Amino acid sequence: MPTPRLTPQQDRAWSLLIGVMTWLPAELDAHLDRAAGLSHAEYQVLRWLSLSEDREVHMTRLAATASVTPSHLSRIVARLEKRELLTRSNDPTDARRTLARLTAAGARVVEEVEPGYAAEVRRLVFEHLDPGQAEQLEGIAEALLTPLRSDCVGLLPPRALRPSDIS
Amino acid sequence: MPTPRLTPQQDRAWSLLIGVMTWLPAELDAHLDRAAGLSHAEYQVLRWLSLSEDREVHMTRLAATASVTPSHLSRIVARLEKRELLTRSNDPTDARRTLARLTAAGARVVEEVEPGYAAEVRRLVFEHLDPGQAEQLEGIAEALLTPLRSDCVGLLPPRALRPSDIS
DNA sequence: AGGCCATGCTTGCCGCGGCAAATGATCGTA
DNA sequence: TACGATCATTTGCCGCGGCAAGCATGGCCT
Repeated sequence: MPTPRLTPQQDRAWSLLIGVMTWLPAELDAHLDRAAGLSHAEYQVLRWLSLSEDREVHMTRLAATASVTPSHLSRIVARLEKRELLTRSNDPTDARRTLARLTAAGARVVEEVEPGYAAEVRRLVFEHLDPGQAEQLEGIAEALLTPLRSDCVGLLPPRALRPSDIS
Repeated sequence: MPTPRLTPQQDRAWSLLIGVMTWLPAELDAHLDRAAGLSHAEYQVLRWLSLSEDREVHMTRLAATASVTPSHLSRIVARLEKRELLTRSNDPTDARRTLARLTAAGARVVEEVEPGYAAEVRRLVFEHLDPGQAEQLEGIAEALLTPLRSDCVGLLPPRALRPSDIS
């Protein structure tokens, strides 16, 4: 058991981070609900589906990329299937798996929602950070998420080469 | 309408941040539930109460510091009152307000839980960051939270002077 | 083949927490 | 003082999502 308490600096950073983790998702949830009647988690599912080969992924992988638990994903997919934004089918190569596939209507919804969503992320996050901080944020988030969920970090697009990597 | 989409770097940073915002609170919730049968929000309420003058604060201010909505706080305080970890009374200076005050039992719970909680925050967050990143995190979190919730940033202990501020 | 554990997904149960309406108190103004 | 606007808090309603149990199916070993 090394240090017993947080340093004042850590304490302050942590308190601020709690605020961000509480209010930032709430804000995006509200935006997406207004824009398309979707929760943030539902939108993440649609978005990752739309980025996948053939717009089709099996549940486990989709859960990892969209940051939801398997049981949560199951309910999300059930809701979205009812709205005909995606369909479920069996994976022919492994009958245990379920494949989720985006429908044309689902793809349309993603296209319609995406610009406003990106604008919202910019307005709430990147407008307030200079380019250096944006890069720091990437490094910090990766450092925190990797030990927390080693499975999902590897599924993201790899870190791009940037000028600062060369020096 | 400036830039239409996120840059690849922003996109990756944002995806990682979503993961952190999803899984980090979940992990602490689970720890606190195991340790004391408390949710993370409930613990924040107790903790900020314990740091307040006379262990007594009115609801609005408590909601701001503990990062919960007023209605959420109302239910949290009702639960904690039932467990006799705090009491509610009327503010004599303004009858609209409710004062929450930590009981001796509540103070004991905070004392018991705090070291393990701090250890958990260190294990999940600060162990994975070098001192520079911890400081960057403070700056980034403050930059994001201030426009989001201008009211609560000011209630935190002020930013400490550090060597890097002098140079 | 048959037994056994691991894997993938779903579901019952239930508590948490958001929104908006309701209640009660205070303040500003005439 | 009387009245309307605002503030502080609570509550009804209801959907979301966690956990753990359930139910296939696949993989492995003998």
